[in-house]
Amino acid sequence: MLRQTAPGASRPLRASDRETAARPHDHRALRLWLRMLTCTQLIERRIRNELRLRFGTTLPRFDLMSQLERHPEGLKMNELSRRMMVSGGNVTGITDQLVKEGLVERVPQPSDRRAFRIRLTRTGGKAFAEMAAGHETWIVGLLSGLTRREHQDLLDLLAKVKQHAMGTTQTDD
Amino acid sequence: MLRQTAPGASRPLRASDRETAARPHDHRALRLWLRMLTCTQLIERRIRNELRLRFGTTLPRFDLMSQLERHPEGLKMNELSRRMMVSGGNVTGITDQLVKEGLVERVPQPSDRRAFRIRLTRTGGKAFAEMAAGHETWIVGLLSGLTRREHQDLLDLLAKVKQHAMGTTQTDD
DNA sequence: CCAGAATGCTTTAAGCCTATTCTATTCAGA
DNA sequence: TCTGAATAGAATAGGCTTAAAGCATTCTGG
Repeated sequence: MLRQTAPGASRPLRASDRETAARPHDHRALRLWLRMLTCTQLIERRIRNELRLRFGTTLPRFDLMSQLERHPEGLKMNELSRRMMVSGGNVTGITDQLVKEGLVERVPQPSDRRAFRIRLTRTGGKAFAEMAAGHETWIVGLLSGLTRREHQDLLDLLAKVKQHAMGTTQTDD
Repeated sequence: MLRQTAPGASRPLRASDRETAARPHDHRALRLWLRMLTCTQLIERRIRNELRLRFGTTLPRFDLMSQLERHPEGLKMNELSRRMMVSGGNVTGITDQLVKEGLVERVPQPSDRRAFRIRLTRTGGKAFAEMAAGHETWIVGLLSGLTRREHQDLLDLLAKVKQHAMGTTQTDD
């Protein structure tokens, strides 16, 4: 099922992406946003490709398992939804798949019969450990164009972006 | 059809997002990536919501029209695909919709009967101008937590990320 | 106790997106 | 000229995602 070379992975990315069309008089913020989007998509695309080619999985599946790995006691559906920043219905679908594949289990909650905890199975834990190693390697490689100092600066600047965006998102409607 | 408040827009975003679970020993690059992803999703979600609520459209539709607005002579399908960083089949679908709505037109190319140019119609141009104004306002607002100096620093750092990620994406398979 | 509100999760319908395959056309070389 | 490769775009199948609506359970205040 796995192919050695993926069209998306090897297609050269030239200088005419979304951002390139930005004109000199475009507002600085707009250019910044386009660049953020391009960077994220570039990295995300690569991760999706690798996960698919090497492990036959997808980013959302990996993301869900990643959350569970950090919480061995399990997480409720709505907690997963919030942490993954996706809708509840979406989590239901992804969880269904992982349960079917035996990577994850729904544990009933006697205290609240509407809810249950989602947990990695032993099989799921092992599978995730393998994938996580690859994942981190890819990320480190993709971001290795920056020095340690620049990593920190970028982290700090994005912290400000995040804080401000979170603030305005909930209040300003 | 438009509701005054969207569930997604008003749902408070608390401190337990994807990134929060990152542990101290997680690699710096990994934390940086998670934060990039969170920031982008935060802003993108807001833009999608606004486009839907105020203009009844979607981000990909807006994105396609935005490319055309910058190229009044029109763009071929594969050019749109490359600039938007999405697959060709995807562009076909979005273009079909916009054509049906009269916002965009396919102009045959006598020189190559396989291809044509996609152009904004007059109606499309007017519609886009309205949306673009709102779009820029939202972006400027969302990024207004940073000073002009910080905007520039962030832009520079992301330029390095972009360049490095583009480089490795095509070679390292 | 009990009715109505709130909560946890699922379902549904519709749109986005990709990889892959297909068709029509153009190009390149014998 | 003619044939095979390359290119432009469309069609298809499958997965992700959302908003909205639905179902069951729990909570709350009278």
